[in-house]
Amino acid sequence: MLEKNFDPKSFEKKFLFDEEAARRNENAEPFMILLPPPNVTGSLHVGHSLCYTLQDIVARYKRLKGYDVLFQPGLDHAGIVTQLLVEKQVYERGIPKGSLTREALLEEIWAWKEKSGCQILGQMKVLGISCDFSRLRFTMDEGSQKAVAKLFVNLYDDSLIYRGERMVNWDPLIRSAISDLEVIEKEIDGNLWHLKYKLQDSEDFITVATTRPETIFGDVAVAVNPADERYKDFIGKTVLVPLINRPVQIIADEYADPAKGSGAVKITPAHDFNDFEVGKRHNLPASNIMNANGELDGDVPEAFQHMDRFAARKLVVELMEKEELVVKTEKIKHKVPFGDRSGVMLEPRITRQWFIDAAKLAVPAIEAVKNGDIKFTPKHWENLYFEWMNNIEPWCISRQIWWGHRIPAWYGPDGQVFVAENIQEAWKKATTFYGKDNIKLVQDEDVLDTWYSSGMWPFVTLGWPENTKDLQRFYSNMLVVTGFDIIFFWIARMIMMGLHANVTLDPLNASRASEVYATSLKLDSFSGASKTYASSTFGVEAASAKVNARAARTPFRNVYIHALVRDEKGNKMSKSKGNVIDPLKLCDVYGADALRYTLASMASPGRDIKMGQQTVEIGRNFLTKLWNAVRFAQMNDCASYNKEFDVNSVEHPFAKWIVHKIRNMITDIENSLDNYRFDEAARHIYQCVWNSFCDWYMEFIKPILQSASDSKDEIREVTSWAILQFVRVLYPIAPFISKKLSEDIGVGEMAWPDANAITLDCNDSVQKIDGLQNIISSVRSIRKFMGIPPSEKLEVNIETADPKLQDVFGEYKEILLRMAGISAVDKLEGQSIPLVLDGIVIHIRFDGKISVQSEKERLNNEIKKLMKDKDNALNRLNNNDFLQKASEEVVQEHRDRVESINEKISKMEYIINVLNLTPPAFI
RNA sequence: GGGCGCAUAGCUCAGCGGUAGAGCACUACGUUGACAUCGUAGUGGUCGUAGGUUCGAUCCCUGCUGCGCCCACCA
Repeated sequence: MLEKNFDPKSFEKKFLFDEEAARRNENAEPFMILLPPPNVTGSLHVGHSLCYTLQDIVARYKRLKGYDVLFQPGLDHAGIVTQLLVEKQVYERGIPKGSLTREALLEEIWAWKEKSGCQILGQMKVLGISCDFSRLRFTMDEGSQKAVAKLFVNLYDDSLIYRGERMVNWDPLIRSAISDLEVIEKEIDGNLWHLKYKLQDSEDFITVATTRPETIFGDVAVAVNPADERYKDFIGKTVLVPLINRPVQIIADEYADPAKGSGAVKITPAHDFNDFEVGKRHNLPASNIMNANGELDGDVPEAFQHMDRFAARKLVVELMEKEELVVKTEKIKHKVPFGDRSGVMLEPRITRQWFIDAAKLAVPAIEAVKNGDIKFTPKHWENLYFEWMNNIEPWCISRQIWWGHRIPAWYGPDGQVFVAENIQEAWKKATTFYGKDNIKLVQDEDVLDTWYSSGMWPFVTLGWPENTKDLQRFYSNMLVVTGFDIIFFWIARMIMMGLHANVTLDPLNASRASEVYATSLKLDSFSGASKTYASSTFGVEAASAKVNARAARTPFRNVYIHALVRDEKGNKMSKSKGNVIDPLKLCDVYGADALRYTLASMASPGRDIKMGQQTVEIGRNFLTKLWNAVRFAQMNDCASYNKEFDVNSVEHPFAKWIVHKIRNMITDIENSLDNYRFDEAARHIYQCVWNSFCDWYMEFIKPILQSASDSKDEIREVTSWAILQFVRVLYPIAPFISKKLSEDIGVGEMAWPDANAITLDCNDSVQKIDGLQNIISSVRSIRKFMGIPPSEKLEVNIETADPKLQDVFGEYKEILLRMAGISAVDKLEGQSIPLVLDGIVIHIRFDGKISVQSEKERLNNEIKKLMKDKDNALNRLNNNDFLQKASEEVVQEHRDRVESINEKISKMEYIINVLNLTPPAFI
């Protein structure tokens, strides 16, 4: 027996570590959900809870549907974030900055990871996320390390990874290169300084505008537009860079925009992306004047050596002001690049880094989405994917930090690079190269971008590079659920790396594992993606052989992009704004199920989720309602599972009616969940439980349960059955309460209901009950209108010529009386008033409780409304085009509508006439 | 500058080529043995704007406005 109060805490703990995840079936269709591995530093925020809940709903649903579901959890080592965090803790312990060795820091991080790095896993369990935690992987575990090195070597061998000196975005705080995606453009207040650059051997000068005066020491030219009349005579002349008097040329370059600044721009190739390009065009040297910390360095005056860039900026301006070289200082707002993680202003910097030739890998990855091998939901996110992929830049994968996958490259004494999976392999290569052994090799100091190992997640978690059974079974049969901001970082990289990885297709499993890439391993049998991929990577001739060996497959088929969770005002949640909602607190107050239900119900596509504390009450209230309904059923012996019960055998119209509602609910929910419409699924169960089952069915059956009716047993059985169906369809969304209730009603294993097995013909009953509902609602409505208190029973006399409705009245008289608060009599005494319904008139005795006038008013209002509807329909029916072009059904529907309105109106008008003639009597 | 999304009741949002929907809020009534985290009945909308397609448009198409976002550029 359920407790009177619905208290999620009383049972959620009990099912916390439910074993569903382990429910695997090797004979069933494989289905995998790849959980986006949270950062090892992470703790559950409300965005996670949405993302994880949606996947968990799919996972549980698919399990019930009989799939062999692998819900793969993991943790991401999150290079920069984690290192920053642990470093900070170490410094707080009093260990001086910079005194830790690489090995010591790594030891600290590993220790921290083991001790407190995985708290999010426990929080996921509170939320009921049914990952197979026994398969937990870490992006830096041994398997990942091997796989990362292996793929690196593959990519290097295929010339898709290379090392080069390039200008990259440099983070002076982290002291590392970062990728373009980790750059955040922020609009800030700044100054545009107009500075005088004096011409050599002349008192004349040219005004150069810059926002970054501290970089003048790196100036190697001044550029003007060749078409700019103002500066025509300056081209080719030499100016002196202020403060250092370095002579540089005035060059003509299209890059200089006459409309911007002064029209003359200083060229500092080592410290600006555009200047770098200009420098290349004009063969100018790149003079680097800044170190990794963002301090001035190199060819700068003594006073500026090792001065911070911002201090240097100030000093340069001061000195130039003293020399009266500042023409004007313009206050401007401009966008400046900042580091996503560090929050500091970035510096363009020329460094030697490792890159992935993303443009090449993108070709098959674009094709895979274009040809539908991979589908995004909602589909419009594919545009964003294409937009980025079509303009993709080389991916800088090296980071100058310590926490991460060390780049598997070793250097010989002469700097010769050997890329190999491990030092032994590197030695072998070195021995061959130098023709002698005992070569001293030094490993590259850098580590890989965190997203490199994340990009390999789909196959690494399945055991790659080993050709495991899991890899054969689950690779490609995957769903990934994530936020739109992760499409570039993760989704795109997984597709690119997945298509390149050597995920061979075992012919035996081919037909099962891949619908798109056919059973044969011949090139001809492959669709666009792998073909394009093969030819773009290896050339058309070599493609066949390589593809035969590689049999590239997409890692997954479906990508669901979920919404952003905002606060109730629609603001992005952030710690600094203080509007962050803690999902664990919500679980504590309302229960995890309530949170899950609420998130699901709000997950409609194309709209962000605005959520406040109270929003979760929607879910909590619904679950309370269900709880109480089951409790009522229990009190009446209507909540125990009977395996023998055959729902197709029920006869009572109420039973058939609820069976019909539930059958529709099941198929509706299936359609919704199959299309990732979590909001619809949540709504369907809500409406069926609340509006059909609680509001009507339970009221219908109360008199039967309290009587000695013959139907009592059947009603009990079907009520138990109904509850069981609710518990089952609710399970994916709200597993805790489902488990609790199913335990209470004595169900063993959870399963998905089979709507097709319900073959009962319910139409007749549905029609009757609809009629009954209509009568009850109408009587309630008129009673309210008349202001008759519910405690007072109304005497009514019911007349109808419709045999169907006569049946209804005959069969459900007791229900009708009870629910509408009436008592039916053959003959009314005293004053009465007629109420016109569809095909039925109910005469109600009211004994002067309302005025005739107000009843006439009411009827006239009703008629007005009906006339409007009627005119609407008549207008169409009078239109020849409508009659000719609209479908037969629609036309007939309109005719029927007009007819039934006419009937109603004429009855009402008749009543009004009678009311006009006489004081109401027995009408 | 290029692109994407959104605009429906006071609020939050569904919906849809053929009579405009839910929850919350609001109004009135109600504690009848499941449930006040509740029940019953209501109030409330020319579906952002202007055109077009159509027999018919809130829905499809185009322009516009407003809001949000992404990418690029910015001396």
